[in-house]
Amino acid sequence: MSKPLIIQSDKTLLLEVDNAEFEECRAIISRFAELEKSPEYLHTYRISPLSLWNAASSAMSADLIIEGMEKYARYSIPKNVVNEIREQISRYGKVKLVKEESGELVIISNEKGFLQEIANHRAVQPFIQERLANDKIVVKKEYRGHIKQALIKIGFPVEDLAGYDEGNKYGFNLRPLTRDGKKFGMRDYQRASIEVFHAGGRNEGGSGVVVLPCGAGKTIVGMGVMQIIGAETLILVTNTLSIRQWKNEILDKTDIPESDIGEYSGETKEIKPITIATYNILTHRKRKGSDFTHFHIFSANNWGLIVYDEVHLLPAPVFRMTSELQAKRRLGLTATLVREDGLEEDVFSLIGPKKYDVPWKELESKSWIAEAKCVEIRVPMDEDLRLRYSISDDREKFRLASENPEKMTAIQLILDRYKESHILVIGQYINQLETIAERFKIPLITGKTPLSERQELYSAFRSGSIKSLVVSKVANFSIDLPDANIAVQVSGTFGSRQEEAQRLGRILRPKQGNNTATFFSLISRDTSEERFGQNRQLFLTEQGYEYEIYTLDQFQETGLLSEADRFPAKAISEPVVSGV
DNA sequence: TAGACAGGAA
DNA sequence: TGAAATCCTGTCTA
Repeated sequence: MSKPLIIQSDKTLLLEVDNAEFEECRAIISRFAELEKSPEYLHTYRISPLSLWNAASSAMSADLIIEGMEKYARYSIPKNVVNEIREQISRYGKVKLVKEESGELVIISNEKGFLQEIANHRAVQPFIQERLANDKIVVKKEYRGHIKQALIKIGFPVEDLAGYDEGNKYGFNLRPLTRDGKKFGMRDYQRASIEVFHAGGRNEGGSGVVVLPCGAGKTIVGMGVMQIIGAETLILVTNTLSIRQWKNEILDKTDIPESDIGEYSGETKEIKPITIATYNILTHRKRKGSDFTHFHIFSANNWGLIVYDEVHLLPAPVFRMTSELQAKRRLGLTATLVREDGLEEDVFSLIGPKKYDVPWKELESKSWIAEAKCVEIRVPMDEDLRLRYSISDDREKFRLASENPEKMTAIQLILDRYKESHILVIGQYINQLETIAERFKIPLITGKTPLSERQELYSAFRSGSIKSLVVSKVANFSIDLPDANIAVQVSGTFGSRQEEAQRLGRILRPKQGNNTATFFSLISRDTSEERFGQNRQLFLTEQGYEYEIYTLDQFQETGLLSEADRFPAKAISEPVVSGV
């Protein structure tokens, strides 16, 4: 068998899927390269300066990377790629931002040439106070964030060792038992990520991003870091349900009294030693263009730590605020570093570099999260629809493809074959979902469904008296959405991988007994939807899932269907972790 | 003073 | 590229 990896001089890596060494090879290269395309046979990864710096900061050396590539490479590695890897990895840590005893903020480096280049670069000059002799550049203190952003843009990933404010002390302990008496212990990877984040002590351990899949217990990592730092903490989350969830988790697993946890949202505005706020409220202004109404939350307490939950969803204004907060310790939590709009550089420079990640498959093998299989079904369009499709503009095309009535056939097939399972049908268009709900007599939940009715349906689904539910985008955010072992996505948005992550996360919570979940996505054949399907596939493949593609006919015949017995509805039980 | 709802934002 | 959902604020009602 030949080797699975082809390394090209344009810094792309081609990885052969049908190769015995595929899995091991992917486990290594996914740590320093970004997955770019993932069709059936050949996956494309790209090495970028940023992907290399992230690798460097999560303790990968150039030797390790090159050894890893050599082990799986079919042909010899192009010289320029080796050079690029050595060059970029060595750059990380070569330029440092430190605080002098006098309190001045300076850029230092052993490489005189680097300093020369930096000092002469126009992008950096506005932030420079003065150039002292040859070996340091004094930076204006208030621009600590800006200078880091500017430096990364010109290719110098500066290591920030200027230290942090300690903040007001706030100590607490993690409980050995949760409130309902279950034993609570931290898992290896959770403990490891906390240690890595904190490593280095006063000046070093204090900012960075921990990458963990949904359901792997990111809140627990957050609490662990809070405990080890022992200071008043501001936690920023995406929505109000997350606020409640963080609060519950903290009450459940620490001895922090409820009176010390504040919620800062539209409803309640409390500032306590531990305060949880939404991104939304931070970005709120009275009028367009006026000041941010709630910016004072950052100075309301002397915070010693700021936790950014779902850091890949940070709105741009929060980045701007964060650039002013470089003296605060910062922990970013996310399931994926990918951002569609190229702000990943800002995550690196303003929140911090990637400190720790665990491949999903590794968690899966230890049953921390459910084993999941992804199946894409290509549904044909009838002639009439095909004709309408061909004469529509791009916008309408996508909509027509999404709402292809033939998808009903596939849904019918899945419902019939997996009738013993808990099935969620997820879609983007309310009309389409209404049709499905009516046709198959399945209850429907949308944004308009009153909370009480939602909860009733959820609990009926959980208890098993309802086997299937149709849900709209609420599924992306609603935290009390019950587990299912089958999810069927009938239509999706324009290829956002984040959304994919959320949706899959819904069914990925570990279940006792049968620890398997299947995620179907229905795509109209030979349409623009396929392209978006590929994009969504990218994220899943990046995390190591198998992605199988069938036409509707093939699917009808495949052995997949005989597995119906593998999904007994009763086997669903409480998730082992209640992470986000 | 709580809750319901409309309207705007991103 | 578009549609749907959320969050926040302000106003009205009881």
